Amino acid sequence: MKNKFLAIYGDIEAKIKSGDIKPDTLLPSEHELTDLYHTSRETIRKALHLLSQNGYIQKVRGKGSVVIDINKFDFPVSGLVSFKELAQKMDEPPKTIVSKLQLRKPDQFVRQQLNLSSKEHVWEVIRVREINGQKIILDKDYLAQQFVPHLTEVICADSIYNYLENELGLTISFAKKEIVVEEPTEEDELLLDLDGFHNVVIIKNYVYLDDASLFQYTESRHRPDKFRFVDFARRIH
Amino acid sequence: MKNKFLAIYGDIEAKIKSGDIKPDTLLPSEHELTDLYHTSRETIRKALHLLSQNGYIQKVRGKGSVVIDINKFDFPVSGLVSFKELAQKMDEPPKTIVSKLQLRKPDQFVRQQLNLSSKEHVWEVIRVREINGQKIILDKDYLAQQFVPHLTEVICADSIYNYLENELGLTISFAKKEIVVEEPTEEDELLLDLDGFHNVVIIKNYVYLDDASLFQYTESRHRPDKFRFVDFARRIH
DNA sequence: GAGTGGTCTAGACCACTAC
DNA sequence: TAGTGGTCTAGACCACTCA
Repeated sequence: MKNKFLAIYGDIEAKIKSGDIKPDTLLPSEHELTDLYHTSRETIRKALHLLSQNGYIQKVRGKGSVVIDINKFDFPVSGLVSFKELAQKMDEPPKTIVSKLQLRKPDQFVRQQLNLSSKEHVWEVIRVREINGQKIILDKDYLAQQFVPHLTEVICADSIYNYLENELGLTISFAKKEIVVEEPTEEDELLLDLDGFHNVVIIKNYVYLDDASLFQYTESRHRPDKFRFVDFARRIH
Repeated sequence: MKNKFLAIYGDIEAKIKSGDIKPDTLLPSEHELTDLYHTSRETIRKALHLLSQNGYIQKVRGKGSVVIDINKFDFPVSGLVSFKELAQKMDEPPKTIVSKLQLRKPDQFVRQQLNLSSKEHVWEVIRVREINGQKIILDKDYLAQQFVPHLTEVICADSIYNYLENELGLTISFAKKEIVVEEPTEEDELLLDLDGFHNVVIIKNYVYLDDASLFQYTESRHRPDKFRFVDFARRIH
């Protein structure tokens, strides 16, 4: 890590995670940390700001920075959670089945979601995620071709994100998410083991790149019993 | 507003919202803004950082700050969303029915959620939310008595948050949220108009005060067709 | 009153983009 | 090469908490 404030953030994060710094105690003061890390106070404050944003500490004016009890929660991987990250917590290795992969003209819905003209093409990828032998998640991805010229079944069976970030050098910056519950479509019934469930949980994702361009729309359709979402919301004053 | 950076944030936010600054264009550079607002660059950067965090702009190194198209989304009230905020967007005035209000000893589950000893008491509040004549949400709140000495039916029928923040002077700082889908309990069936639905969406909220103390646990149980959650996730690099 | 975090400044150097 | 945002510094003053 070349950034000083990130290094300090990582150092303190590790100490909190390992229990080296106990929950409900105070961190050393910003002034002390300034000396400890041989840096300026603003740099310390940047690191503490990050810790606060990610739910590790809560800063209290006039008192100090309180360490929050992290073990009370199954802590989320903040930000986007991909299927791969999810699956790593499972006992059995998960399986991805690529059900459809084609380059096509966007229909009106997708065109609208991605701000495209009708001339531009999109990749449509439909994948089924199987965990412990059960088909539980249906992922429908739409990627603007202008950003992703080629796509193969092998890439889709592994991780599209990996390919985008490591091979194409695209950097995903942020996503806007919407979660709703609907009745299953025929497609859901066909491709998933719905097992008698009458609803699916749909996570709609609008994914942006580093340069603020919107390039992907994703729907992740989950069987309700296997769905779980964790969020950390800081109130705006 | 006495904070300079908040004033600048508000000013730019207003210009974006009103369309005064167009989506997909660049903000003036940090240097120009420094002159415009007669301040230092770090102060400008604080304001821009906030705008970026709240999804208004995306900063691109070497280029500038891109204004994001806000109208593509039904923009969330970032942070906690209370029933009152939700209901303001409905056509018909909603109704709250206080189904239970009592001061009791916490059972093991609540004790654990709120880090309480068995001696301390909690307020248990159960409320049904009715929209357009249909009972759609069941809210179960547990508040530690040490923070909230008194509570009446009138307060609960209005807004508990209002009372806490305006009357008691408590400041809610942040919440950790978990969303799951489960089968309805007998209580759900009894109190809600489930209308044949086989699932309820449960939002579990752990609410913290300004001084990092955990004081409230809330379950908000929604009929699935009326549930909607919007999130804005920034990726951590 | 001593110590804490919150805000603000004026300047420096660096990494990246665009031309 | 000029202009952009990203990092870092050393200092100042303020608002708040706690003994």
